[in-house]
Amino acid sequence: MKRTHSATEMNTGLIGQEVVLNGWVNTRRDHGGLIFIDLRDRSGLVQVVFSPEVDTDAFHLAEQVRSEYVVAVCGAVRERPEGTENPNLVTGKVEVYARELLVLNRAKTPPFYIEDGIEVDEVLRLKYRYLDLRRPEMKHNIMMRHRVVQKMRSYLDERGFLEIETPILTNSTPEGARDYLVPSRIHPGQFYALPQSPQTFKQILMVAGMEKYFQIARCFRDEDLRADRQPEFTQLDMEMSFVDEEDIFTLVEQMIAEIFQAAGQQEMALPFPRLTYEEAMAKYGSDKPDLRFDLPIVDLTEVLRDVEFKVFASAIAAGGVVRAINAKGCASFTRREIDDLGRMAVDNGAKGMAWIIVGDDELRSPITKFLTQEQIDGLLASLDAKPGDLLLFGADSAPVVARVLGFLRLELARRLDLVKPGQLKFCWVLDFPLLEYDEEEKRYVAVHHMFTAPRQEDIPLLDENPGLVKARAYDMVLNGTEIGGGSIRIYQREVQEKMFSTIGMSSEESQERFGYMLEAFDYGTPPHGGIAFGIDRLIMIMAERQSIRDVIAFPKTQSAACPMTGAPSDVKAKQLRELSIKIREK
RNA sequence: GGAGCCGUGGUGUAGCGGUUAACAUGCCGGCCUGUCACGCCGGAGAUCGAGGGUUCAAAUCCCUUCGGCUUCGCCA
Repeated sequence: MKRTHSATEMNTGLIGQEVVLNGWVNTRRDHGGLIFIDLRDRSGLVQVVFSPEVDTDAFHLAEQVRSEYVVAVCGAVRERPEGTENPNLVTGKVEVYARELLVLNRAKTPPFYIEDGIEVDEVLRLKYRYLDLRRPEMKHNIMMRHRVVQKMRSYLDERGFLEIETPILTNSTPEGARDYLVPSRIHPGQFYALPQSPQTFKQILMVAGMEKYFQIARCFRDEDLRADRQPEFTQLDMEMSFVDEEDIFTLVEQMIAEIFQAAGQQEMALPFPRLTYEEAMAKYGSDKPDLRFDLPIVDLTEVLRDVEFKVFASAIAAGGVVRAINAKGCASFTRREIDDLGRMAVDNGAKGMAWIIVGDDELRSPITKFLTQEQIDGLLASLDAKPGDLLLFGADSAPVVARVLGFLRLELARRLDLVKPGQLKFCWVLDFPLLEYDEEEKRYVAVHHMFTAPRQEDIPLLDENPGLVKARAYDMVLNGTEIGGGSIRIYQREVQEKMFSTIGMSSEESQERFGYMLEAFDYGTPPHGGIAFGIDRLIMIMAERQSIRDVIAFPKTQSAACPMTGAPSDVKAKQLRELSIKIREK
């Protein structure tokens, strides 16, 4: 009873033909004298009919069959009788009249329904992930993921990229996320680290003359989990020699377009719009702006330069900014709703939130009495305020205002339901600062990473004012999620050493950690750069899911555990001894 | 490390000081030859995440704890 077809191959073209199907019993409908079984395989469903008029043995066996039994069915494909077609099934015009039934395996009743849209405790789904993955929507996600990865491989292969694997057992890196460590048995007391990314290896591959590299790379970061963060995740990692930013943008925009097309989405307009980091922060309050809706943040610092209102005046005097969002048509918000937004603003670091309701012929606001008519006219004009609008203000340092208004912008979009399903809004964010000052560590730290090249003209600034140096880094943002990021790299030893020292790394330490890399740079290193895409996040958006767990076959819970295997778990004392590891009492 | 929400038959929910712990679905049995969320009849199934406390009485109130999800910190 080897299968001859998959379920969804059943169509009117096969009418009259004998077929053998293998699969699972999705549902059984027993009418006493006639039994219907929806047979499911990876492709989908087809209805199988058991009638005593066709075969009594098969019919009686079908009475015994239950959900999720694995069966083989042999029978003829027939057109369904007039009026019994099912338009909800691709195979709804036909059915298979079973002549023979073989139960390949029985099955216990599953703990949840094998169907879409179930609302079950996710732990249960993860514990029985093999059942969860039988559900069409999960199967769809996994299959889409496969198609996307295959497309990435073929696209890059066609353009001369080499797929090269890099070590999983490697060195711990300073900076960045917490490492997952692996104890060395052979070197007691020493540890490997799992890679947070293949960064240094891919650069070394450029020194090695590979010119174009990619890898579907697993990355590991031991940090707290979120809906879009898992301790291990997958990146499409790429690196190229002799390229600049434009080469990379062109290459990956085209790739993204083809990937989305392969997944059945609409064609997209290329090239993607570009924003500088500063623009993104000022206008959208985020370095990963969601461009599916407008709601821009408008700067009013100049309009209100001489304002008397103390809250605004002191913010401006301290070198800060006053900015606002026009919540179009939100004048009808209740006082309670506005206070609610104000509370959220405070939660995000604001000292308060001023507002103006634009009425038909008057303004309602606790602050207008502190403003001159000229200032009011100015801000209304800047915000394009019309009767029915609600204006929300932030006044503080630029970063605080960006954070607060950026949050309010997203919250307003949620409340106003501005995001329509299926929209895809890409953009590049460019000109990130290379370094930022870390108050805790009392030193500069790399915004991207320490191998990112500064803009050539900014190199002198590394000494004078490191905070002003711009990086040759870029992020690709889709619908408010960072899906990829990369940079042109440092490829000269002196610049790299300068970078190390600027972030406070002693030459001893940089020699110890990255001596091999500095040495490699001495042996003819081409200029190079690259980018990496978060495949899980990308697929999550493509599949319109709220969590990357839904596009990973075997994800972890928020406490980084696997309910199916029970990982992580205790190990035998012998294993610990071999590793020279002793578990400390709490 | 912090905050919020959740935990009641297999599953999803209701009940929120005294109930034979309810409903739906699933499951089991019976009937049924055109269903596809098949239908009809009957039945089994939970001591309410765990531990402690308050009370004459706790699923219900309090404390602790475990687990899950969301989120801040964190994630170059």
